[in-house]
Amino acid sequence: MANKSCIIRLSMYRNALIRLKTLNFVKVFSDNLADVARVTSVQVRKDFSLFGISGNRRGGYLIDELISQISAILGKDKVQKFIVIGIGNIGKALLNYPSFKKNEIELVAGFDIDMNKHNRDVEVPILPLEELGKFVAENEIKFGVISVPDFAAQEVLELMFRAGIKGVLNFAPICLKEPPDCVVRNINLETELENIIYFTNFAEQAGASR
Amino acid sequence: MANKSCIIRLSMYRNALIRLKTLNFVKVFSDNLADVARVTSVQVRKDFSLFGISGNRRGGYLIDELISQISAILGKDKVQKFIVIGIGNIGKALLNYPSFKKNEIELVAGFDIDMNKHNRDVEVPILPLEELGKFVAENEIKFGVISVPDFAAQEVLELMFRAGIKGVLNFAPICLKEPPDCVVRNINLETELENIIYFTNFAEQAGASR
DNA sequence: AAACTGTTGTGAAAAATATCACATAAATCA
DNA sequence: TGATTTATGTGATATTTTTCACAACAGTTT
Ligand SMILES: NC(=O)c1ccc[n+]([C@@H]2O[C@H](COP(=O)([O-])OP(=O)(O)OC[C@H]3O[C@@H](n4cnc5c(N)ncnc54)[C@H](O)[C@@H]3O)[C@@H](O)[C@H]2O)c1
Ligand SMILES: NC(=O)c1ccc[n+]([C@@H]2O[C@H](COP(=O)([O-])OP(=O)(O)OC[C@H]3O[C@@H](n4cnc5c(N)ncnc54)[C@H](O)[C@@H]3O)[C@@H](O)[C@H]2O)c1
Repeated sequence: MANKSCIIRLSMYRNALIRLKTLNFVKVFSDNLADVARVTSVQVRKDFSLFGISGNRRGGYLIDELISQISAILGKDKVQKFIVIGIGNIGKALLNYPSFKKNEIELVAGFDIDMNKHNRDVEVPILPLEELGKFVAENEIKFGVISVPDFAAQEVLELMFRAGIKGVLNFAPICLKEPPDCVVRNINLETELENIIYFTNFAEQAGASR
Repeated sequence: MANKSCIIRLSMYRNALIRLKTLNFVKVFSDNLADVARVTSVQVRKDFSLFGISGNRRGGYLIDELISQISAILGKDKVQKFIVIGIGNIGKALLNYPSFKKNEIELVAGFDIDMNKHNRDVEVPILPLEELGKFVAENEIKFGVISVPDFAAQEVLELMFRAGIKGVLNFAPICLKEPPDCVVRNINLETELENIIYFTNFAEQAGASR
């Protein structure tokens, strides 16, 4: 029904709305959201229409209502717990990032094979990989992040899956084979940089030949 | 002509090819690449056809040739220099990541407003923001990464643009307004996590009602 | 050397996504 | 109260992207 980019846009709208709310906005027009999310206003309305979200035929949308409707769709009406496997550069950056919590995303534990990284005496403990299954079961974790080196990623994914994890964000630069009924999204930063290189060069050429 | 996801796939194919090459593969079939990049083999061939890349009607593709052809398209036939603005968690993670260099991407300097972060006595120096313009001009930098807090991101982008940067990867969780002839790609990790939450819940519901 | 096999390459069809065009509703004004 | 203005909501249309179907081809077998 809804497509991936539509959901990404919903997230962005929600972000924008929260921002606008702190500026004491009470209602918004699809045009406002379009500006902030860098899309067209029709796109905004179409996205809403897809989820049965509606505003007032003239007065736009009430921010509070809109936020809670989008939040419900995105599962942000309750805190969603994540674990992070691989507490290196990326893993640490994620665990240190305070804003997730503000948006109902809670990183509840890290896991690593390197025992030097283990640490139970902090709010978000770093645990040995062996405890993954137990922890996931006891705390009913559904989501996780993979930030281990590429060669370990597939193996870690399978471990997570067996533990009961249903959704994974992967930073390792390989395309993981997703187990059945498990959602995996790959983020490949190198690929992103290459994309920029390509389109920058391309734009230059196009510009030059104009 | 070529679309964004096609270029992303080219990057993935290239990655896969390099991986296969280290396993002493000499040629590949579109099927092999499809497996590694998790797409269909038609997609692979179609992507190639779009760029006039062709193989042997029966024997697949010669890895070496293929790598160099894709590399040329992606601008990987020479080292591409990037700067990073904002040397916090994410900025540091990027600068510490050794694999960029292996793939012709070189992070040549970091910039920060916090003078405690400045450091010239290392391979990749961290410089004050004031030196951005000079550095970019002198070193002919075209690309950069934004890893500053959200409220500073737009301002930093404009600074980079005025300095002559043409392509930017942005980690701040806002949609930046791209200056003319400047390519900007936004990575929003929170949005990615929300995406996973949505599609995991969605898959569960679909599964349950089956 | 003809038949066969397995893979590429691509125009055509299908599916997914975004845009357009405009009817519809609410608020304001005359 | 009726005309006017200004958004929304959405079926129809256009565009983009993927998949299908199959011809072209190069080896291999008989
Ligand atoms: N750092 C970056 O900027 C960057 C950029 C692009 C891609 N990546 C990718 O992101 C991933 C993480 O990068 P990083 O820089 O944080 O790596 P890192 O080497 O700093 O950290 C990896 C961590 O994973 C742990 N680990 C290794 N094998 C494990 C296993 N089987 N189970 C659990 N933990 C294990 C290690 O002990 C280490 O703490 C890598 O796949 C990397 O290729 C990172
Ligand atoms: N760390 C994460 O896991 C994470 C997750 C999601 C999003 N992000 C986003 O990525 C960006 C970077 O995150 P982070 O965790 O590395 O932040 P951070 O706070 O650790 O680092 C930000 C750095 O930017 C510098 N800075 C601030 N204003 C600046 C300016 N005008 N010019 C130059 N430097 C400036 C600060 O001195 C600091 O060193 C943020 O926008 C954040 O919202 C980070």
